[in-house]
Amino acid sequence: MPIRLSSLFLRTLREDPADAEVTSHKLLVRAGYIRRAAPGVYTWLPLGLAVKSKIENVVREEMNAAGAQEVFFPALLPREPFEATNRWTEYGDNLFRLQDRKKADYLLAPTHEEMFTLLVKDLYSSYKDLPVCLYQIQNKYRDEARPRAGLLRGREFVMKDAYSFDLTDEGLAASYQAQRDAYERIFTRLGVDYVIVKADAGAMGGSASEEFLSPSPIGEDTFVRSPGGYAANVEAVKTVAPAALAIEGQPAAMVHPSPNTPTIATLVDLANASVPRADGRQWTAADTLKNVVLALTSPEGKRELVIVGVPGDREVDAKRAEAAFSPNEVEPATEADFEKNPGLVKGYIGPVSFAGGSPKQVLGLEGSTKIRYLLDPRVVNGTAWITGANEDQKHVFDLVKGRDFEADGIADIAEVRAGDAAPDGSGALELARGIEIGHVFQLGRKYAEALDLKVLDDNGKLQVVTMGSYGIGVTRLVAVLAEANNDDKGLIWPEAVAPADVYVVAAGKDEIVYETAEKLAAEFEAKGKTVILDDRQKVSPGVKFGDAELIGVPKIVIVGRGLETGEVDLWDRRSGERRAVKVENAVAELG
RNA sequence: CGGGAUGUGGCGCAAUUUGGUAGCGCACCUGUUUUGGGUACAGGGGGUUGCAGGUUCAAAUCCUGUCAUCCCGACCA
Repeated sequence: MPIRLSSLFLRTLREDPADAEVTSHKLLVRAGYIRRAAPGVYTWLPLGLAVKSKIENVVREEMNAAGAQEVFFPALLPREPFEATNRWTEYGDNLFRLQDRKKADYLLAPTHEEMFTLLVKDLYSSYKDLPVCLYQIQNKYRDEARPRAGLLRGREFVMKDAYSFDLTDEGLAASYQAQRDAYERIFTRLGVDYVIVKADAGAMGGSASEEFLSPSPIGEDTFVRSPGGYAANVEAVKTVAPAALAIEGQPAAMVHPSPNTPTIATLVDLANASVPRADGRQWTAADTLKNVVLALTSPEGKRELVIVGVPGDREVDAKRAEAAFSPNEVEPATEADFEKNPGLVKGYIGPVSFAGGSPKQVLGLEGSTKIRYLLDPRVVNGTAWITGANEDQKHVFDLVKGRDFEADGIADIAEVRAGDAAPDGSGALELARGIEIGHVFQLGRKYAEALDLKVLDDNGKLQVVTMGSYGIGVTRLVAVLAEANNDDKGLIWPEAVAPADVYVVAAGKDEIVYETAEKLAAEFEAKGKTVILDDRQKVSPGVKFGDAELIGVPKIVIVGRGLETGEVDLWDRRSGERRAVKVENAVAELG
């Protein structure tokens, strides 16, 4: 039976909802696909459910084809498994927690690694059972600090999460590749534009991780890509270090007074005005070395300062810093931190002090402050810098790395900029925004160890299983597809996810119009097509056309005045093109 | 958590500055009309103005508190 608009539970809206900002959110609400139930929580109406189901089925088919088996866990979970992996605590405020009548702790699952691991442990105990890959399509719950953009970032959302279990690292790599391949097929079938970027493994541990991002200006993730095909999350970009320079022949380090230089720009101006370079060119911000004091807080709550020297023309990127110092929390040092470390002269911090005649290393575990000192990868041996002299209103010029100062290591946390070189030599990077729609991850043995998932190998010895986890944001894909496929009239779904294959509009008041539309709908269905039929009798054609465009089924058939010559119009929603065909040919013509 | 904005029938908004007992459009109901681009006309139902206090003869409007939502940032396998 076709979906009849005369009885479909649907009310389209002429105006944008006031609480919606992004296009996909506005259109999905206006066209009657979803309704807001609570912040970041949405009700699915019949049309929305149809689209969501289509996506789920594509995902399901490709998962099954890749050899994964579907299961279904509860969303309501007990506390214990999450206690074993410490995530009851680690997840913090993002976890929805609740208690039963006996005051026992429960949670609404934000993800299911623990449960899958325990399930395999529950049933399997031999290497002969492996590899195995399980998945589910299920609601997830995360109490986001700020849900936004409708379905794009909800507090309840549907995710396909899959988990692979292997005995060996090679097995894991194969399982990972199989899932990655399946993802490419899924997104291609759905008609989603995507790029695969290297991701930082972060707190999840493990060795390999890639994200599937759908490029979009409203995306929350920044990534970089090069003409040669390199793509990575900003967090994962490795800076290309230049070759070391010769130390011999460099000018000697000299301390100069530098009053009234609160910013890098004022410092550069002063340098050009008072200290000409030996090679004749002008000083630039890239010649300065900015020493940024950061405070790291470990998961146990221990606070430690670290100083990172970065070229003065770049800021520290907070996300890269978080990734580099994970699992520590990173924040700029506070006034209190400076008070506790009088050796740091704010605004004039540098690796070396010249006070008292002979130069003396200040920063670093070997320096007088004993504060760990790390350098940007660009600060290689032989490079010369203007940097703080550890005295008020004094900077030192031509301080050469490898000659005048050393550091404890490298910290690659400076911002990545458009034009920077790709790590693999594939050209200059450009920055772009994307929406994360999938993530594949070699977890390794972290969860298996925490939850004691072991199997006997062929020598009868217990081995810890190695795991991968693979996620696709199903409901987020609905929003991504809506965001990428619309015009000022409404949605334009790709065929694979449209709520129906064909949308038949009965435009007219004569009985023959409705009879013919019904007949056509039946013929489409006999061919295996799903049909939405606008059979509303007292609604004017303009309203029907408007709703057809808003709802966005790509193939529309108009049954109306053309009947006088035995014709109906085939209307391509995407191109806007209409073409008259004989009624009896309509089904065949639409393919 | 920091910054900003907003809470008035189902939806979008006005009335708040200058207190006088709530209005418009859409949607909904009835009738007539219209049927290839959101027809026209007439009639109608629906709101303790987020909540709680306070000021006042009188509060959507002024004061205090509180809650909620949205946006930006922080945060976020």
